[in-house]
This record gives sequence, structure tokens and C-alpha cells, in this order.
Amino acid sequence: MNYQHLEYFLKAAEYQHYTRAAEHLHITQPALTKAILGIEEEIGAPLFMKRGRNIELTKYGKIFFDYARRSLEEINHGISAVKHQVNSDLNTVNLSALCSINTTFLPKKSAQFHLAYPDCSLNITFKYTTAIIKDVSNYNSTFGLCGEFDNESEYTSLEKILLYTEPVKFVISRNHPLAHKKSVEAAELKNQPFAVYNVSTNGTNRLLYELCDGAGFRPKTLTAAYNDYGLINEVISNQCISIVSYTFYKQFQSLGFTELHIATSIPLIQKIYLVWVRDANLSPVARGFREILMSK
Amino acid sequence: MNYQHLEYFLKAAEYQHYTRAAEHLHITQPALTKAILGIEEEIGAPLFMKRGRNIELTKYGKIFFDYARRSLEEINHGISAVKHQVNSDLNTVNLSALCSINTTFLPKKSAQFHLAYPDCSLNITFKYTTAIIKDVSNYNSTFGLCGEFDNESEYTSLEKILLYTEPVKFVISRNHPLAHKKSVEAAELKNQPFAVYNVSTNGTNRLLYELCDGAGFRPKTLTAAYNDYGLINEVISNQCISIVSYTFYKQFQSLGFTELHIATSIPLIQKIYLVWVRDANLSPVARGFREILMSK
DNA sequence: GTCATTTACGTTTATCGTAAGTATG
DNA sequence: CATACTTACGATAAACGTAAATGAC
Repeated sequence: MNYQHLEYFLKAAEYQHYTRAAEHLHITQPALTKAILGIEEEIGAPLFMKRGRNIELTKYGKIFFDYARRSLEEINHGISAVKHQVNSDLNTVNLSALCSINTTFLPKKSAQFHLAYPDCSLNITFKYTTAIIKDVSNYNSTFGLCGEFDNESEYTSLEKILLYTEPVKFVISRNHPLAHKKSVEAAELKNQPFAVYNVSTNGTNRLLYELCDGAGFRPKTLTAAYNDYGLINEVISNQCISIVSYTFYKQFQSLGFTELHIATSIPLIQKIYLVWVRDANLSPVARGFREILMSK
Repeated sequence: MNYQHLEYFLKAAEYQHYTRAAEHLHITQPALTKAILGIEEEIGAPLFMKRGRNIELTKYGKIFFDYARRSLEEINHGISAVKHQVNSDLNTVNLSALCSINTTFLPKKSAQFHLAYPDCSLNITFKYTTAIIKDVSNYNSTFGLCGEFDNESEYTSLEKILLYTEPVKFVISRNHPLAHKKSVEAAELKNQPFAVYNVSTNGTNRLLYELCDGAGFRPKTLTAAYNDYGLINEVISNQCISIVSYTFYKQFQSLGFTELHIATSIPLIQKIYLVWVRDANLSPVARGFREILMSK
């Protein structure tokens, strides 16, 4: 069975006349005859009968007609739905990014994008580094904007490029016991609860582990969040310590947290990378967005 | 697009594994790959993406899946519906017959048929000769049992065979002015209203026209009925004259009508024919039923 | 090195058009 | 004899299987 031939059947049923139906289908009349004979063979019943020198539907043809029509309708709707989605995707860039990027960097770039591509959409979801690179790997997002991770042993299909670096800060609730200290040693954090990103050894989590390693302990991670807003919430309501970018810190410090200054030689800096799947063929819009992100 | 290939797609989507899906489909794995690539080309979007050394549905594949499933379901239901109808038709004989045949002849033959074919059905509709031969010509009925008609100039595709003859009677309402006359001349019927079969020059209508022709007038036909019950109804309620078979007359004369004896040399007899389409290929059951009708 | 998908290639099958054949009015 | 469906036949394209290649673990 063949959708083309079903179309032939529907047209033949509509006109009850092979020659005219064949004209409208842009095929020859014998081709139509053979196609119908093929369907008849397959369903085991005649679809048309001769009436004088014309044809008309048999009762089997009448029964079959509605099913055939609905079946064709369904598959055509399916094709339309996919084509529509493809078309919409061609005009949409999906981005998975760190919250901190939305404080200063992304708003500017987003504005540039919308000016350059007024008919296109930019979908942004805010997550943490490990989740972002998963999104990109899974093709859930075309691009990722995230912190440090290792794409030479693990995520080898990903391409990353350093966009900029930004300072990060340890933060605590204003009414936390350590909040009034001018500076604390890393070792003092040994039994403090941390709010970190869910099962991640990338981004700022990596910085925390490095710091604690240097002081000879593993940080006590109390809760896991999915983005910086989640971390801040834990810091304020559950007396946790966490790490956020300087720009994020500045924008939200009124919420009730403050900086915890740590005496350490480790540079409290986060690298921000742009990430994509190396062999993915990007739409023109996606390529344009990448240009915008990489421009000064 | 091709239903076979859609099935392939559904199985591949189900297993998310070409090799296993191909096994279940009894085709080779490269054939499956090519079929999927063909659909992808046609709908303009990838259906599967590689995930490690396996495959999984893309978002387009997921969108397309439900439409494809419903489309296949629909066409399979269509095929089932036709096959079911074919099967049921193989066990059913459709007969279009005169009412008079149901008084003595048909009940016997029907009983014989059901004894011989206990799992088969006999559908009978009661009409008048012209309608019966139309039913048979249109393949609405396999057989017809009707009166005289001309199949040598007009209905040349029909085969007819004389089964028997039966006397017919002119009938009138008991309170009709002519009801008490012992016998009337044909000429006396000139201004009487007749109940006849709808636009028919076959069967008993033919007899009536022949009789009136001989007396030099055209009968005044007041109403048209579709079978003998309709005629009788007109005879009783509208004071019409009509013609029914002797057996019918005997069975229903209690309803309020009586015989009108006409003085004529024309034999008041109707020939009863069995009719079918000459080249129709009859099912075994239909052939068996014909044997029963034609047997003594 | 094994498992899984893709590509290459030759064989078989299906589709379609041209042209001749058959049947109807 | 014109109209309309059917059959015959050859060219083109599609479908499928075998075998080799690529890629992931």
C-alpha cells in the first residue's frame, strides 16, 4: 500500500471517471487503472465497477473511501506538523546558560540579537554548568554559556570557546555567625553547610572542591540547587554558604546575604565558555547569534 | 510515502534500535536504515539521532510518530472493514422479489436454503418487477424474482429463467360500486382509478395496459405503490382497482377487498422469473440458492 | 574486538508512460 | 466511430539483500 495510490483512489472516487481523475493527478489513465487494481488486490475486493463505459464505486469502495481519506489526512497533518516545527526551529535559537550571565553579558547580547534578527526567537533556560553541557550534548539547546568543564576526555563532541572571566564571591546569610568576620581561613569552613549545584564537578563547584582540598577536607554539601537563584535561596533560608558571580552578588545582595571573604591564594574567578556540538549543522540564525556572542 | 515504511518507522521508534527492529520486521538492518532515510527526506526532518551507538527519536520523530500511528491504524481498519464485508457477503444472498412470491413459493425455498446453509443469511426485499431488475442490474441484489420484462433489447446483461406461472386477479374494495357485479367488460373500467406500480411497463402493469389497449383506452392510474401491500392499501382506502396474484388474494382477502371478474380473452396469468446478472461471479452460497430455486 | 549504524553495489520488483486492445453508446 | 477502460511492454526508479566501511564503547 502506498499513499500516492490512495490519493489516486480518492480522486478516482471523486470523479468516478478514470480519464478525468488521471488528468487531474498528472498521470496517464493506464497508470491510474493499474494503481487501483493494485489496491483492489491488496484489500481483496473490487473498489470500482463498470457502469456502461464509466465506472462507479462498489460498496467496498464506499466503505474503504472514508478510511482512506482519514488515513491520508492524518499523515498529511503529520508531515505539516513536522515541517511547521522545522520552520519554527530555523527561526529560533535555544540557549542554556548560567544565571550570572543574565546580569550584564546576556542582556546586551540578547538586544543585539533581536535587532539583527527581528523575526527570530531566543529561548533561554538558566541552569548550572553540568546541566548546560548536557542540554547541549542532547541537542536540547543549540548553545551553552557555562563555567569550566573538561571537554577533552569526557565531552569530546563539544566545542568550547572562552568568552570572558568574572570574579566570584563566597556568600552567606547576613545573620550567619561568620557574617561579621572580616576574613576566614579555608579550614574554618570544614563543618559549614554548603549549597552547591546538583552532582556537578564543573563550574563553581570545581572551585569549591579545589579550595577545600587545599585545606584538607571535603565540603559538607547540604542542599543542591539548579541555578544561582536556588543557591541564594538556600543561603538565606538555610544558613548555607555558596558561591555566586560578582555581578550576581551585586544585583541581588539586597535580598539578605553578604560576602564571606576567604583568605586563599586560589584566584576566585570563573571562566565563562560558549559551548556547542562540534558537528551540529547550525542554522544561519544560530550562526549569527554565535557571532554576536563572540564579538567584543 | 509508503505504509510499509511507516510500519518500519513505528517499530524502529518502539525499539529505538535498528538491528532489533529489523529482526522483528523480517528485513535486514540496512534496508531499515534506507527506509527511514527515505521518510526523513520526504518529511524534511531527521526522525532519529545517534546516541552513542544507538539511536533515539528526535523531536520531529516524536511529533511524527503519533500521526503515523493513527494513519496506519486508520488504513488497517479500512482494510479490515472491507475484508469483513467481503466475508459477510460470501455468506449472504440478497434477493429482490415480488410480494406474491412470499405467499407459497418463497417460504418453502427459504426453509430449504436455511437447512442447506445453516450459517448463511438470506436478505429479501419486496418490490415490483421494474425495481427488482434494477436492483439486480445494480448489483444491489444477487437475484431477482419478478414478472415478465424484456431482457433481449433493454436488460441484455440479465439472464432470466421461467420458474412458474400463477393466476392473477383484479381486486376492488368490497364497498366499491362494481364490487357486486358478477362480471364487467374491460370497457367499463375506462374511468375507474387504478393503483399500479411506479413507472413500470413490466409485470402485472403490462397485463393491465394490454387489457385496456384491447378496449381502446389508457387506464387512469391514480396512485403508485412499490409492492403488493401498497397496492392493496390503495384498493381499500382509495377505492382503486388493482391486480394481485391469486395466492396473495387468498391470503389477504379478509382485509376488505374482493375479486373483480373481468370478461376478457386475455389469460390472467403472470409468469414468474428468476433473474441474475449473466457474468456476475456468484459465490458458492448464491449458486446453491439458485439450485434450490430452480429445483422442483 | 564487538556491537550498531551507514555506505556501496547488484538484483529484483514496482511504477509509469506509450501504444495497442476491447467494450460501450 | 468516438469515448473510456484494460492489457502489453519497455524504460526508469525504488526496495531490498549482501558485503564492506565507519563509528562508538
